[in-house]
Amino acid sequence: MVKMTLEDVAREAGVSLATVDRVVNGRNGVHARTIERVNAAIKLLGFHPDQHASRLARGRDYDFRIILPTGENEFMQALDAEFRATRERQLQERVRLSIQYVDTFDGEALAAALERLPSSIDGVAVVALDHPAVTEAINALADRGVVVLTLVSDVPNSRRAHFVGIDNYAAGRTAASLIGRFVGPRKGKVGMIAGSLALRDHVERQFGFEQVISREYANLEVLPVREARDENARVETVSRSLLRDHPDLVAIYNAGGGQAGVVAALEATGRVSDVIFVAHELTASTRRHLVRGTVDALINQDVGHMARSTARILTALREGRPIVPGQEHIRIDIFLRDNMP
Amino acid sequence: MVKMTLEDVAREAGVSLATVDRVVNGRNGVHARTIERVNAAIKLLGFHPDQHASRLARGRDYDFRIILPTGENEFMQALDAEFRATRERQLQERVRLSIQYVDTFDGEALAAALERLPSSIDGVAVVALDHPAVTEAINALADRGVVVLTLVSDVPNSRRAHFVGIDNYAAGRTAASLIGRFVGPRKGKVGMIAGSLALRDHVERQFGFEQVISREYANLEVLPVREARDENARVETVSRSLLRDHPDLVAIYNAGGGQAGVVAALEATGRVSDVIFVAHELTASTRRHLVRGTVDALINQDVGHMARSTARILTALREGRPIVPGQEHIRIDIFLRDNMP
DNA sequence: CTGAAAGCGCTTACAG
DNA sequence: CTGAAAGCGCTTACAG
Repeated sequence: MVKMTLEDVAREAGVSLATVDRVVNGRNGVHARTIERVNAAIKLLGFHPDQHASRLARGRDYDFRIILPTGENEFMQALDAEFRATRERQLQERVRLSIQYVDTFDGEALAAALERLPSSIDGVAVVALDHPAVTEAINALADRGVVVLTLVSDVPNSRRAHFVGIDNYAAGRTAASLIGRFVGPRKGKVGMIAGSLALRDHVERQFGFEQVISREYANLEVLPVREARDENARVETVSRSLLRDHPDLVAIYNAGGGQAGVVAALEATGRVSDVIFVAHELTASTRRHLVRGTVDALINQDVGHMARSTARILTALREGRPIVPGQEHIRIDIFLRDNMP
Repeated sequence: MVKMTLEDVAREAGVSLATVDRVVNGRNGVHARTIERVNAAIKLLGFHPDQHASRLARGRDYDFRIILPTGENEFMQALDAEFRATRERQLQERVRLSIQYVDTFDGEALAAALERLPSSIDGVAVVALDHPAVTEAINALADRGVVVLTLVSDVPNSRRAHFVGIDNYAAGRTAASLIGRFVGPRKGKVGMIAGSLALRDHVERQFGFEQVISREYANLEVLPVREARDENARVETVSRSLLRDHPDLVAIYNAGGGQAGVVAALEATGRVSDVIFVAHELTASTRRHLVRGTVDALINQDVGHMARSTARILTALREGRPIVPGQEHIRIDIFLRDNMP
């Protein structure tokens, strides 16, 4: 299999290099008949464009913006760190990532940030609140030809090109199955804590969780979900009240952050060993609690994978190339003490 | 941050392009003083070489060989399919993968295949038996400057550059924890089936599995491991005898292939619901059994990830670039019915 | 709607 | 041990 170049295609089709380039990259201003002739030659010769030559010739780097929430959420900080690492590596690939921090919980502020993006931008990935102003801003960008990706929490009704994150509904179901299985035949109550029900991801987790418990584990009863804003102190307060009010509490699922709060409450009340605790996100601290057994299982979305995937998808879509679905699918990782990375 | 080129470095260091290239790529025949001057300029300017230009200029494609086992093992066929898909994509990246099939269980044959590799080859990834002749062949290649990767099953005492696969010891421990948790307080026997104890991966799984069960689940007793060559029929025979001989069998762990054999035995004896079954590898058929509940949990290594990772690692090491550990780590996936991809 | 030419930032012989 | 020049396979203005 000899490698074919644009040159070969041009010769075969009887046109110039520039024209073949136009056809290959779908630029307009080419006669339909010419397009056909070129495509025939491409097919005949089995031509595949050379990525490296193309990126080199283009000269300009791609300019992508990543919008992350302000605040001290441990998960978001881990994601931020991975984006920084990816940014350094992508510099050698002619891709420029710039990271911007916005109060994601404020729909108007987020929409304004999106609207203020320089017109030279090639694409943007955003941790988005599902809010009408945000949807509008995303659609406006998409209409301008900017590639828009949603990160972690989706805005499915917008014209974003892709969502980088897990199926949170399935994550909630997974948590439920783990708890159902680990609790075994015991009867009792299950407490669920979320960060905020304003973000779509936690709502979806709640929905999946309650569905599986109620449908498959008749011995368990899910208590009304409590919001705790991903803050350790609030999570601890909520956990303590759950433990106090329900002597028959057999499990806790914290779908948000602030896992240390649950741990503190479990330890203070001496109920570590009889209450199953399923948490989200592998961090230095959840890892430790998993090893000790305070956390029984962890559900994780790999922040490194998400950052790398975001960069790849932005670039591929910008270049009009297809993405590799299997490579970009963010898994719902289940970690027990034994299979942590 | 302006983008710096070799040209800029050459000017700053007062040498030619060719000399900077020599330093950047560690080619020899450069005076120590010159090397220092060039490195100083690189540091001063914050120069990063342009991957695309370099791959383009090199002209020649990389030529990598993938050696997979002959036979009809479903997992290996899935891996093969992923390598074929990766091969097509890599063509556009100036990387050529060729796939070769060898009887991996025959150490001498495998070693001979490795020795017969054309000298023009840039790297090889091999599903390797841990056998003295194989180790020798791997070391000979490594000494010749060929990048050698082991795939799926490692040969840790060889000079292979990297192992692409999971920590099988941890995978065995994970299976044990899942079974211990899912069985709950019931007392009983646990059957373990392996493909072959000649391959290192299954031995490691066995070791990890037995360790965790014996150390942490006093209510469970692991029966002597049975080999069944990853064949459905053999696996079914073994499973039937386990079920017949042990009315108190509470779980089965099949560390190898042939999962359909376990399913058939469980269904025939009507013990699907009281025997926990943990299996390996997500395939069309294990997926179905997981949904139905015959398989309680699946441990998986992502074949798509392995194929892509292999290509990336071969290329990076061949170019003397560092790999990104987080990206290349093959996870021990745990799949319940709820979090399958 | 189409083409000729310059150039992207490296590597590769070749010469000295 | 070092350098000058050609070339990798595209894209980008510019011209017509």
